[in-house]
Amino acid sequence: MAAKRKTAQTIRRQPAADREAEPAGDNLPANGSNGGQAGAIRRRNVEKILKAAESVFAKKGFAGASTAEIARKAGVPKANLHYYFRTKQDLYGSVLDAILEVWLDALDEELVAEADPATALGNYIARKMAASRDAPEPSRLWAIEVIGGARHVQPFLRNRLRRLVKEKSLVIEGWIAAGKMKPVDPAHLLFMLWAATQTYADFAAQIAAVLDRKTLDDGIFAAATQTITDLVINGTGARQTLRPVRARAARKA
Amino acid sequence: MAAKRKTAQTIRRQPAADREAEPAGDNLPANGSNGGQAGAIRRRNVEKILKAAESVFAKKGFAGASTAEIARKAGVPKANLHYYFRTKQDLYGSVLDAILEVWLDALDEELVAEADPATALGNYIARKMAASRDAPEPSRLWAIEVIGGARHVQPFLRNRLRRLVKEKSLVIEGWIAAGKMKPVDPAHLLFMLWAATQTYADFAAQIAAVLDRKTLDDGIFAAATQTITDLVINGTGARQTLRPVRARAARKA
DNA sequence: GATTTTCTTGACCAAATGGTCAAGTCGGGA
DNA sequence: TCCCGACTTGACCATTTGGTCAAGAAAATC
Repeated sequence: MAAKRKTAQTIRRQPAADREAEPAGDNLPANGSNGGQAGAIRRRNVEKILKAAESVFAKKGFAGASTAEIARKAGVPKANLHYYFRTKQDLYGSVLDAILEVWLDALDEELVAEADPATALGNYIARKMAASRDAPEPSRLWAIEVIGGARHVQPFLRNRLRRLVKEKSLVIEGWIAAGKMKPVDPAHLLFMLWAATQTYADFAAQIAAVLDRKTLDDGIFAAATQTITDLVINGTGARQTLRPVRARAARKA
Repeated sequence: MAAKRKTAQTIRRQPAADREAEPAGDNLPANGSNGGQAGAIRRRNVEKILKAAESVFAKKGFAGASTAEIARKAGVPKANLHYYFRTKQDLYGSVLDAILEVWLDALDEELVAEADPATALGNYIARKMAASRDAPEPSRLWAIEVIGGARHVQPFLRNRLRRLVKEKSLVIEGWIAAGKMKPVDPAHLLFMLWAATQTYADFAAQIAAVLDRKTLDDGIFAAATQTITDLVINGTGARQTLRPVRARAARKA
């Protein structure tokens, strides 16, 4: 699932915190000059390594992850990993870059002024919940990075994300002004939506333990989506169009 | 203000994952036999170390934290740290134990059957938000631990927390049955409350960056609390008693 | 004041870490 | 066939890691 990942490569990356804004244009390969398109082998290996890195970083954080473990998980010798990504920082940065892009999409595409709030919010929640179910690891890595101080993604937060939140706040305020929903603070509404949906990725272990499951199955995700949607729709008074809300029972199971 | 931390000491702790249930009675000092009460020096130093450890673990996670950094932050030589806590695991376990107790209190005390839902939910949200403001670090450590798979707190989750959630679900179902609020899945409602409130501790860096602040000030916390409360009260239809909801404006600021 | 116990700490150690390197293998174009 | 650049990898290295130790300084106990 997830999304098409851009053909990430390596770059001579500064401490990353310093980089300005836009999450890096296309990167340069670690060796050779090959500025153009990468060979098939390269692409395949980079992919393998990024995937493994995402998983390990998501579990241990930057400091806790070891390149050896990532290499092992990717099925390549450690030296090979360092052939594609000069440093651990580079690798971490590349993994984050791949995530950041995806992060914005759902928000950007669903919360548009033309839609009515109930539909837009419902679809957005559904999409974020699907992401928590199908690709929890990026969410976890994101969380670990932000909890740790967001040093590496500060520019992204301060620029693209801030801009997008402003933009979407206007959309929501438009809905409010049009009487389509009750007044709410748009930014805090967004924070709540992110929190409520991403918790099913980030805190999956806790939720599963409390609900006495080994993993979070589809039923739980359905119930959760329903609960959140109901609460937000009712809470914001965002009834408007039809949108056939299937009255799924949503018992605790 | 946080909570009274129990006079934590050290213990010859197994991998911690294996320990059963209840988060350890009182622990044994690392050296000597002193099973009884600890000397003042010991208590003071243990306190200093635990505090430093909480902060470092909360930023880097277990694997990423180094005992040297913790010792430096606590202002003691590393060897002294290891005098009080034999291993890093011990230290981590002790820090977690101190947090777990506090975790349950708010939930347990606010969501009682006698209260009416609007008051209870409002107070609970307020309390959790205050915790996110005044003591964000425990929340962050908790998050990192759970994201990493919750290996060390699995017993706590499976026993005490699960039990408490069941108990509180009954309270909420009671309210629903009494027509005091709309039907919701109680467990998922709780997950949402935790997510929405703790996000202001865990994701403070992101929220601050998006809102163009250096830190989250009281105004932001007030607006956030208001937004969440409104949403939950309206969303669950938990109007009942008076509860003079001061109609604070809650603009984005 | 003597003795025993608790505490303090610099020096030390084996293991793990991020990263390098040089000597290769491979595959495709001339 | 030869060549050349892309890829592979075991061996290696300096640094950091968690943890120990022994010898001494302070407290507590008598």
